[in-house]
Amino acid sequence: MNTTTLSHEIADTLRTEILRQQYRSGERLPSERDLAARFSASRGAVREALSQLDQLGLISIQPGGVRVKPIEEASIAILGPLLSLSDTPNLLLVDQFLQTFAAMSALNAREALTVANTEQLAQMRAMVAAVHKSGTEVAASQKEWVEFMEYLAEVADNLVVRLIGNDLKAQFVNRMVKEELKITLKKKAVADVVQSLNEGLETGDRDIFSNAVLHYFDQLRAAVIETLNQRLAI
Amino acid sequence: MNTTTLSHEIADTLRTEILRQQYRSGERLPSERDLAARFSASRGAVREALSQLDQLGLISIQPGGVRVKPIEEASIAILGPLLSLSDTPNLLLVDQFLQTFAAMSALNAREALTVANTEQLAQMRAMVAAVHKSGTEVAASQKEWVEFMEYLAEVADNLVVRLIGNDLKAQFVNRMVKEELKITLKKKAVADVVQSLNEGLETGDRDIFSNAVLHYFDQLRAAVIETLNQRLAI
DNA sequence: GAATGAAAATTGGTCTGACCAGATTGGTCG
DNA sequence: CGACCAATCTGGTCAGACCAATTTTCATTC
Repeated sequence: MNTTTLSHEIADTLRTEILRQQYRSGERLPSERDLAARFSASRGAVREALSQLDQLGLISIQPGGVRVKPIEEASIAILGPLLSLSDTPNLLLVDQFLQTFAAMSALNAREALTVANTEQLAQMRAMVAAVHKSGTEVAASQKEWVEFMEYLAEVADNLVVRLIGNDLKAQFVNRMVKEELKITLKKKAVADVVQSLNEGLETGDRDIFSNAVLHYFDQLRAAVIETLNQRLAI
Repeated sequence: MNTTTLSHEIADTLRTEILRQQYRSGERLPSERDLAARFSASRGAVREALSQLDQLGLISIQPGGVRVKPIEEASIAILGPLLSLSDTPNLLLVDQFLQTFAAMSALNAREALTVANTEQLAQMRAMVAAVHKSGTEVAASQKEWVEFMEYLAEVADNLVVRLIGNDLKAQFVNRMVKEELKITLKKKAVADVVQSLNEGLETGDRDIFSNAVLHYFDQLRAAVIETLNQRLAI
């Protein structure tokens, strides 16, 4: 997908303006003819751009004019651009992303433990061991944690969660990579998480297993927020 | 939004064909000129339709042809149409929808209990009482449960979860309303859930509170699946 | 001044035909 | 068989035209 087409540029610009609340919900955008003049483009290119925004749930196109819809009706595909509106990421939104990843991962953990066969359980144990060995530096242990979470997703095999996770992750990582954060988790906390994961695996207790995943994300969230806060204090 | 525009009809048709795997991932769709001939439409209308599908993550448009992308890269906006592919809803997908609603609601419950003020806690107690009084027939108690879950969402105020929930709910309800299901939950199970909700509210224990929400959805899922299975057995 | 209805203007919906840039395919040659 | 080139095909975009639906303006009445 070549994102430099004119229609995409127009759509991106209008999306940013809408997310910046330059237009209120219910208000009309400039007409297609005016937008075409503004962007020195054909009406066709503008219409394609508006089709994209319509699919994002940001606008409602009807004869008489294009109207902006309430943000609550938008697709999750606007969350990455929302996070990218400012030079520094919105702390609350970052936290909400991570909370949602946590909930999705906990659901995968719960379901994976429910359906896993003997071989898959053994694989999970091996991955928890690898995660344990990888330490508390997020950058260094990222690979192992990501692999573990992705294996849970694969075993759980929930398409709804997969689509949500893929979409949110792509948007979040795309934005947060620019921050080059150095995150360190507390050694004891990670050890507790790993212990709970192992306990869940041994006892087959889905609550323990999924709560361990939640606690891992609690630690990650706290560390990310703290690091970003230190950035702001500078 | 007038969904009867030609470009939407074309997009809907192509989306269905893609979801039915008439085209494999990586394969090219017919050319815009061929599609225009097939749909007796202008190339402009076809291009608008393809812009919509591109935004859905279903296709990748580039010079040389439009290619189908792997389903895992698609937006959650394809889940409703996926559920609507057959006369009877796919049981697994229905279960996955409900699992995801459960996870989102549990997250809202957890977070709401964390941030709620005195007045909001009192409102939650009143709503749990209303839910208790409304009985075990899902159709009759739906209003109270929905209001309760929406209040949790409002208190938690997680935009990411809100957008996911709104999108999935619209698609799911739009499809399932056609089934006109009669769902009844077990009286004891509902009473247990309500008791746990109250316990969570009194003790401030977020695990108990959110697990109660999960258990409610467990019951709902089991009942929905059972009812749909009885449909299939006929 | 407010309400109503009709006419005019504006807006989206779609078409046709043209041209350009990039990708694909098929043929030829070593 | 592999490399190269030309022809063809495909998407990207444009301008101008016309029709259907909505909004705005204006005139009339109370």
